[in-house]
Amino acid sequence: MAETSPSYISSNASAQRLRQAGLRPTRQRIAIANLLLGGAPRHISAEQLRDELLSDGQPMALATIYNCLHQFAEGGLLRPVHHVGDAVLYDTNLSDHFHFIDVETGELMDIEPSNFCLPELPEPPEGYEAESIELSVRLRRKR
Amino acid sequence: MAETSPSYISSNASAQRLRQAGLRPTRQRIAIANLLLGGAPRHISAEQLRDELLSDGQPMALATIYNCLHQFAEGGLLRPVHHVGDAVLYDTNLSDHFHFIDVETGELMDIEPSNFCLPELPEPPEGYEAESIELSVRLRRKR
DNA sequence: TCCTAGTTTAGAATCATTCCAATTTGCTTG
DNA sequence: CAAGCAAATTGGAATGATTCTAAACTAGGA
Repeated sequence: MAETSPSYISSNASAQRLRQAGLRPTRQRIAIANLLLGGAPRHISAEQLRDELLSDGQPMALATIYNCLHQFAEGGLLRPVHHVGDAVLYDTNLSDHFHFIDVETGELMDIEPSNFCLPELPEPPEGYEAESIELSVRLRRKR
Repeated sequence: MAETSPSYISSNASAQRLRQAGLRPTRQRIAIANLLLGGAPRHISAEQLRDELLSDGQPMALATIYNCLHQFAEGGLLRPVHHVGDAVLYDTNLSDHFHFIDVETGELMDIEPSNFCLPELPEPPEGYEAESIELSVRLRRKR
């Protein structure tokens, strides 16, 4: 065979995006990229992702999943959302937007950016620079 | 003695505020109220609070501290701040305001409300009501 | 083909928080 | 004032998300 790389490292879109983000396109990272990038916007936790990878025939160590999620976030492929229950969620929607949170279930819902626009924020304190902004409206079911 | 209640349950300010919030003024809750309410605004975690209570000569079970913090928050005496590292912090500043967060240290800094005012938010989804809003600007040290 | 730095892995470890069942206590009533 | 009960407190065990660790693997260049 003239193959010099494993077959799953094709010149496909996922491998490209990984490389652009400065990440070596490994089997695991490609599997995650395929699952999360370019699909419909969603919010996913490490555990959920593990389940999906499993039923996708790509079982993977949780540590790897955490590593990848961090690296994806670092590389701007995903956006971490804190504020929620215990677990951090990762948002595949990279555009500027904020969230409603159901405090009972921890479920996230996007606030449509067309419905809401943040005014200019004050300067960060001396010596700091802003990395990101998180705004969430905590919701409770009416009764 | 004509005392009908333990001496620490005086008609002091802390006991009053607790009662107003619908909380029985127990020794533990009064100790916490004395430490947190009415002083300078601050952000405190359960662990920090335990340490302070300890050096204040009021050692207390961690479970009690968590219970009290929840009840204080429920009663509007403290404001929980999520978004930060792992631990929830409780803010003694009850006025409308938001936070800068040093993502390295988890340290919170108030955004002066005079410097920033939130526009009206969109309606919550059908069947929900807004409970609170949290906005935080995540900061990183410049270099 | 070989080498090496970068990755992945299973499982142990950590840390904040909650749960539990037993004990204690504030308060109301007799 | 004594008794009783619901509400609180307690230490310790349990949970759950996440990180750490040290060993095994692999992508990609020489």
